[in-house]
Amino acid sequence: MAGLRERKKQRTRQALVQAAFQLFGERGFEETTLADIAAQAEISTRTFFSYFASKDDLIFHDTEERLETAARAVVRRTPEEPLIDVLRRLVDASVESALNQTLGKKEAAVRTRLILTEPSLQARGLHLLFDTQLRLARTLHGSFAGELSMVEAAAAIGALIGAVKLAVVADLQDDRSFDEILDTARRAAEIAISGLRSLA
Amino acid sequence: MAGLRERKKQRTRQALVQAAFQLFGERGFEETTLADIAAQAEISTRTFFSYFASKDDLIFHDTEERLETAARAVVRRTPEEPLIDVLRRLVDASVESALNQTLGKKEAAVRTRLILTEPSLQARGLHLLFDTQLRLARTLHGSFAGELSMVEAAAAIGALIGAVKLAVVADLQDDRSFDEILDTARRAAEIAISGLRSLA
DNA sequence: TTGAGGTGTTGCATCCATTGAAATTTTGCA
DNA sequence: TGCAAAATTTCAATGGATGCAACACCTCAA
Repeated sequence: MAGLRERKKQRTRQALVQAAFQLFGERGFEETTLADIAAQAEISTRTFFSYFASKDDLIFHDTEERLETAARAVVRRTPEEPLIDVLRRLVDASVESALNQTLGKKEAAVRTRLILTEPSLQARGLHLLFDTQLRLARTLHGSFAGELSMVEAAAAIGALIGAVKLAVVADLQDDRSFDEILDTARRAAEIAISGLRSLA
Repeated sequence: MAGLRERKKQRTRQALVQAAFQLFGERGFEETTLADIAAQAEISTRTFFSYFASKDDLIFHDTEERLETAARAVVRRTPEEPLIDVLRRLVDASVESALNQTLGKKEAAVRTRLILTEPSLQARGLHLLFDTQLRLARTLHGSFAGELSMVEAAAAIGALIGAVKLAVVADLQDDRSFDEILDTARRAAEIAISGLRSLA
């Protein structure tokens, strides 16, 4: 039962995100103030904070959820499934989640540019990803109880995601197309995974 | 010729760092204001910003330099030196640089705790490290011209550092001793490196 | 030794994100 | 319709950061 109350809140939330991405796109992140965004979405500045905890969160509001979705790929290890297969599922799920954008094409492009451009946003993004990795490593360690030490689990996840992340960002900075980037991600993953065979 | 002026600046800078770590240690990062720190170091709040660009920089003032030092290990590839050896030198240089603290024991401990504890600091740290990685990958790609594609270079560096970083942080969270952590770093590095043999 | 020119410091005003509290409005429902 | 809960707004305050102009102090040449 989505009451009128809930629906209105959803609309306001949407309006905020939309206003934000429009203004960020036009003027840049730092140059856009919360007051601007709130005004455009027709709420008071104070109320903004009952929708998002911070200005950054406008950019990352769905990120935690997306990461979590991808991470679930690791949780369900079928019995005896080899490490490499689990890791490959993780990569597939991540690519999948990258394709499944909540945002429109234009907004997604703005976001990517901003994250690459604004140091504070880049830092925040890295932090979110890192937390996920840590959880993943612990999960993996648990799923392979006895077979994989914590160091090994951490090394495996760190190597895999580290390789993909770095390769993708390097590609983004070189202004590659989306398809090229997906390809890069998969290739980097294969390099890291094939390297991890020794753990299998 | 270090004039009186320069020496005084150095002393003030030192005083700021010391005051900051003392107060951060006692009250925590968020709970300490720049005004507190400036007062303790006997300068005005405004002047603080001609010594450090931000509050964070008190924590990270020497980090960029330390990372750069470690990174130099990669620059000088002896002719024909295999990738794996270069990577191992990188790990050694990093461990070395970790041992070579500018700060005292107590301050280093406070810093570690803060970075692990304060999300904003953790994010900043990850960001600094990430930038270094990106530079490293490009350097590596250059040193192995023709032999190593950018994706491969990125994957190699990402895998290596990703593995070590994640393993170390997991260890830190589990409150391991310094020696145990060094060991973990080396083990994680070996896992990643041995995995990368296929690139050799 | 001295004073001119430069460099470092400071106070002040201002911006902006963020938060608390109290007052007010809106909405859901009896 | 009218009340209680929830959402919104207004207002005030904090803290980091920055620009600016006045001021204090070194340094060095004459």
